[in-house]
Amino acid sequence: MAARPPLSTAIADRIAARIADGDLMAGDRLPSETDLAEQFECSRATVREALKRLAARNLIRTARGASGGAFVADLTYAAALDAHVSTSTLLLSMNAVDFQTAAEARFALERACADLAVANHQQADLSRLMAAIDTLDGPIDDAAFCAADVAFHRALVDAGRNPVLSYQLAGAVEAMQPLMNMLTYADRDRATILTLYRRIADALRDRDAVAIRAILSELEASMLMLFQTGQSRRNAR
Amino acid sequence: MAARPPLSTAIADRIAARIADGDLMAGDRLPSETDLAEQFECSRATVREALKRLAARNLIRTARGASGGAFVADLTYAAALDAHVSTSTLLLSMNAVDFQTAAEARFALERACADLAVANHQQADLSRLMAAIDTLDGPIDDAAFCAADVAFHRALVDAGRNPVLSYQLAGAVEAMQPLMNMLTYADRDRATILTLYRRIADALRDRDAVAIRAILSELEASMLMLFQTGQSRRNAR
DNA sequence: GCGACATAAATGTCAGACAATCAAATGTCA
DNA sequence: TGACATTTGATTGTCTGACATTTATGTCGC
Repeated sequence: MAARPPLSTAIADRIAARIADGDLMAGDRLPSETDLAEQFECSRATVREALKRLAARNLIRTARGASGGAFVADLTYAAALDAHVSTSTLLLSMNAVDFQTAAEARFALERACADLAVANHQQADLSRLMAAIDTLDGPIDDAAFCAADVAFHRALVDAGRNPVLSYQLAGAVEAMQPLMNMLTYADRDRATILTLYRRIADALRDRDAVAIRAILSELEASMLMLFQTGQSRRNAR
Repeated sequence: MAARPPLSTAIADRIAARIADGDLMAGDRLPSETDLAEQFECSRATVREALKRLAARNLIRTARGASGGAFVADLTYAAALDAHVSTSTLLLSMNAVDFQTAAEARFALERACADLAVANHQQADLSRLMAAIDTLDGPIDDAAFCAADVAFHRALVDAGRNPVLSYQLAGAVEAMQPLMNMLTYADRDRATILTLYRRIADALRDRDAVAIRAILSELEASMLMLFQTGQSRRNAR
């Protein structure tokens, strides 16, 4: 026999279903814990455990005090992105995804938004790209280089001006940062990458999607080589 | 002054940090609730609320009985995908993403994996595609049609043979199913879609990535028109 | 009118108890 | 000895009742 699942998870699922169905809308207030306990015929402690599960999933937020209580959360892109990134990061680290697979996925996704970026980008997007390039060109350590690198790629993704695409892609790109952080960049490598980035910015300005895709593929090859030489050096040590 | 955040969230965060840092590895067992309560100098109820939060995030799983307890979860692609899909679905519904934006993102992502699918697909992938097409060709209702539709797209994505890409894309595709479910398919529409799907399968077999991308763009245009005619019919009613 | 204070409602935390579950140790019998 | 039943200990799940903390709101005195 399957072990009976805990009551608290069942309650959490029932409330979550009501939220997903639109039965409870964002901003709505749930009944108080005492009322819910009565409604579900269980103790307040059990209801609380259910509510904590929902809070952890960003489905509700709670406030203390009079006119406090549990409210259906107004899920923002930022909050969802946080959750997506943390889950993805953990997934990649736990399943020991190798660098090549991650890079392959990442650049495939980025090439996907080249068309949209070319079609929809605005001046602000180009400015963000250039700002990231300027940062990368300065005297910064590897961690800062990676962070600016992520900023560059996010700017490129956001240039597509499609929030759904940005959300999905930004999650993927940021989740892979720990893997990218394993790289160390020699001065010559940085110069190579920067050249490619400048060419991407130029191609975007010229609205040349084919070129962007090609440069991204070049970039992927460079990163892969960078990783492999770094690894062989580590092994030889 | 900023209100002091609840103690239980602080404890949850501390444990989560230890997991993320690799301090606690997958499969490791956490101390018992009683021990943790002693360690964090709080009551067992507070520890429990913290653990429930972690469980909701798929970071730990708990088991009752002797040699039970809380274990660091071995996060699987399936579990992460579940979380990704449910968050994304909620995000799209709450933020009232319009059909066009969602479709644009979805097809851009799918076009991204055309190259990989062409390069890496195996016979099993083609079989799955054909099986989905056969299902779609049968006498099924709109909901089943949508489900089979998702199966087709997942098969296409999985043909890239890159688990990271599949995870990201499958999450995006499935999250958009509720939006796609708003469509109703007349017989003629189904025939149009099926024709395009068959062409995609053929192009994959012929390893023609350019063709796949083109057909996907055709498909996007068809879906968009389908949606718009449906909407104008609804408005005229 | 306005600030200080009491009130009420809600979540957050605590303590202790009991129930349910499960694995391993232990006992029993052929 | 070996297979099967039983006990036992550890652990999570749930309940109960209480108190602490936070916050909006009303009330009193001025």
